[in-house]
Amino acid sequence: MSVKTLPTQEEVLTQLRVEILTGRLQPGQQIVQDALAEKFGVSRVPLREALKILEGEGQVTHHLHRGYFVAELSITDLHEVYRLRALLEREAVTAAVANITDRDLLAIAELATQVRKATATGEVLAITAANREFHFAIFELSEMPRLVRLLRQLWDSTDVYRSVYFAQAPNRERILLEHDEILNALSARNVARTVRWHDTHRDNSVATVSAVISS
Amino acid sequence: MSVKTLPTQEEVLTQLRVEILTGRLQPGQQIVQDALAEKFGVSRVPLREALKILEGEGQVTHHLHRGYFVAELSITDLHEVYRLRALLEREAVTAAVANITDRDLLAIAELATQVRKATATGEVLAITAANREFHFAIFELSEMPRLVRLLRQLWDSTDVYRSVYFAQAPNRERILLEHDEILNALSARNVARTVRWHDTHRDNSVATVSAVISS
DNA sequence: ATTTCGGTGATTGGATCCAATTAGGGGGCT
DNA sequence: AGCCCCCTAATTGGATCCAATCACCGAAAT
Repeated sequence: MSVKTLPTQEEVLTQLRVEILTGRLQPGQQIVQDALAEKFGVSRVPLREALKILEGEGQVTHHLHRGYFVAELSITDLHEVYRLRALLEREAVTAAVANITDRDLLAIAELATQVRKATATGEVLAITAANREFHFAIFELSEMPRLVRLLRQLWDSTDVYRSVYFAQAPNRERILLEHDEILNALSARNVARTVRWHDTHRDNSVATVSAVISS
Repeated sequence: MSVKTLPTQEEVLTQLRVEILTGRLQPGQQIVQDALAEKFGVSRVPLREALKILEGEGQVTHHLHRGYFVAELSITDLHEVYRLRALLEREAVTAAVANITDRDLLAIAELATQVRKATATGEVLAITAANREFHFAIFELSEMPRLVRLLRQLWDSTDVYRSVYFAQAPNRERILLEHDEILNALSARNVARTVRWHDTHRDNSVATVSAVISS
């Protein structure tokens, strides 16, 4: 019976992401390694390695002999991220439509219903997770792993702020409709329409988020 | 007299990059941490953190309990990287032209002559470094730091193979001419022409490199 | 009163040490 | 003879420990 080999390393990383995502570690705040390590029940070594990863993703910044700080996202940063996402996601989606099979369509439809279920519960964290899986299932179809990797980084860097988007009920409703539209466009193998709905999907998101950041 | 505090951490990272770039660590090869750490005269801790960074950049891969391996780049990987570069560099260059000042033009012209000088010496490592500075000076003008970061990652991941490009004398000649053309297009604030020369610059590069990889 | 200097405590960066997992090889069984 | 299993060695992953740096605070001097 496999007791399940647990990669403690990854564990810390995901926990760290949650801390940042939920705002328990707030933007600009210093990350005290000792405290966090104790909180997680691990030593500082795996924590530091996880932080190095997040630094590479731009989620945290590092100052020599001063430590790690949760990155702050300015409004211009946010717009840059979404501009880059627009660029890269168009490419990914275009390639995805070219590759998509009927089986893929079923799988993505299933993920869409997962988002719907999560929305019903109202748990923001579950919604963001499901939403992410839905979109990246599409991106993965591009069969461009590096492109997907870059997109993951961009998504990660704005996760904190995007969660506020899901916190608002009307947005949650609209998302479901937009997902359906995306699914329709995919089924029709219509590149232009798929891209267009992705664009509006993003635009709606960035609008609310930038409003929140400004305040 | 400031003895200058040396960030040992970065030191290891750049050394590692050189090892990979020069092929002393060959693609696919395992990285034995103890050996390298001793070779660098440091402990394994900073080495592991540097490796985590490189992993994030896709320069090395990591297998649990088996360690780090220098990443291998397939021909399809290479084409993906260049496709993404094309996408992102067009964006960067376009923004750069909008922002560029006369002072910037002078600085970039200076960097171009640095490339010329390095080419004269024939030292491949110096050429790649100078070439990189030239191009990223342009990219930086976009004033989109995240975009520049992504481009750095993409450049890093193919550095190993690009150096073979510089090893061939005729390529070195052509590069200088192309740099001049880019400089001209920038001076004229001509977006289309600047983008086009960047494209041909890249296409020439990818052609030779992919030929090398195939063999 | 304000500014500057020095000391002390806290926190990071790096080294050493220990446990856990994997790969490789030799021996035994079928 | 071939295959499988177990045992050992090597290497990684994580914990603990030590040194170096920075921030904070108070005191003294202008």
